[in-house]
Amino acid sequence: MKEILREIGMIARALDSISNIEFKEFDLTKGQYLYLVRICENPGIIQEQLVDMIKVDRSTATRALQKLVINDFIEKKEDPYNKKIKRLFPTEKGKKVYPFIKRENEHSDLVALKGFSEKEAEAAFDLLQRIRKNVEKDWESVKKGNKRDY
Amino acid sequence: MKEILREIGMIARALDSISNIEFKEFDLTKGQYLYLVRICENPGIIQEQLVDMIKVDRSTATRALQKLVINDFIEKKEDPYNKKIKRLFPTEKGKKVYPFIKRENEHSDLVALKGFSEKEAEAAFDLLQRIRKNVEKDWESVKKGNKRDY
DNA sequence: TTTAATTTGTTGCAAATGCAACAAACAAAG
DNA sequence: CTTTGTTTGTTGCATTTGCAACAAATTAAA
Repeated sequence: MKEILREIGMIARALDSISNIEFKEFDLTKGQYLYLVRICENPGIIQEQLVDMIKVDRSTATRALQKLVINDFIEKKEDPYNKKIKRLFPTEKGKKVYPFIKRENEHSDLVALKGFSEKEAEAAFDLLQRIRKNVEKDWESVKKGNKRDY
Repeated sequence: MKEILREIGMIARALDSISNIEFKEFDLTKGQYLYLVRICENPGIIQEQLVDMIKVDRSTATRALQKLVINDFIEKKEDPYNKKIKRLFPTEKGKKVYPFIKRENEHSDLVALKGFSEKEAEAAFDLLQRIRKNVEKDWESVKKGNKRDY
C-alpha cells in the first residue's frame, strides 16, 4: 500500500507553515489567509460553505472570521431573505491583500511542481482532485458523528 | 496555474481531522499519532529527525513527545555517546496501539485511492513524493529564517 | 586549545483549534 | 398549523500550536 497520506500531510504542513510565516507581514495570523482568499474569490459566501471548502471545524471558522472582521479584512452582511446566514465580503483592505496571497500561493504551486512537465502537472492536479473528492465524503460523514469501519 | 496546493490542503485537513477523531478511542490526542507511528517504525529516532519527517515546529514536537511519555506510549533514553540527544522508543503500550494506527492509515489511503488503477496509484505516489521533496527544501529554508522571493 | 557556529532541546507567552453543548432560523413532515 | 428535523452560527473550556528567546552539548574553524 502506497502511503500517499503521509506525503500529503508533509506537503500540507510544510506549505501551511511557510504561508503563515510569510503572511505575518500583512498582519494575517495563522490560517487566516485560507478564509480571506476564498471570500475574495466568492464574495457573499457564507461560513458553512467556507467550512466545507477548507475542511475545518465550524467553531474554528467562527473565530477566524470574527478576527478577520475585527482587523477589517472582511465584513459580515445579513441576508434579506434569510436571517440565519451571514454573507461574507472582503473590505478594501482585504481586497488589497488578496493579490499578495494569490501570488504567494502561485509561487508555492510553482515550487511544488518544479521539474514537472506540463503533462505531469496536469496529471498531478487531476489525481489530487479525485483524491480530494474521495476523502471529503468520509470527512463529512465522520464530522457528523458516523463511524468508519476499518 | 494548477492550484494543487489547495487540493492538498483540503485532503490533509480532512484526513487529519478524521484520524484525530478516530484515535481518541486509544487516548491519543490531536496529532500524537503522527509521532507514535514514526517512533514505532524507527525506534531510537531523535526528536529533530521526527521534526523533519513530520514538518512541525520543534517546540510543538517537544510537547507532543512529553505528553506521549507521560501517557506511557513512548520513552526517552539518553544516548551513551551524545548527551544532547534523546532517543525515542515505543513502550509496550505504544507498540500495542501501533497496528491500529497503521490499519486506520491504510484504510484512509484506500479510501483516497478509490477508483484508481494500479498505475494511477503508483503515479500519484510518485508525483507526491516529488512534490514533497520540492517543498521541503523551501520549508527548511524558511524555517531557518530565510526569505523567499516571489 | 580557544573561539565561533551549529545542532538539539526546552520554556514562556499568546494564539489557534476543536469538541460539546447550545440557540435560533429555516425546512420538511404530519 | 404544529411538530420534528436540519442548517447555520456561536460560546465555554481544555488543548495544541508555534514564534521567541534561551541553554547546553557538539562540531568546525581559527
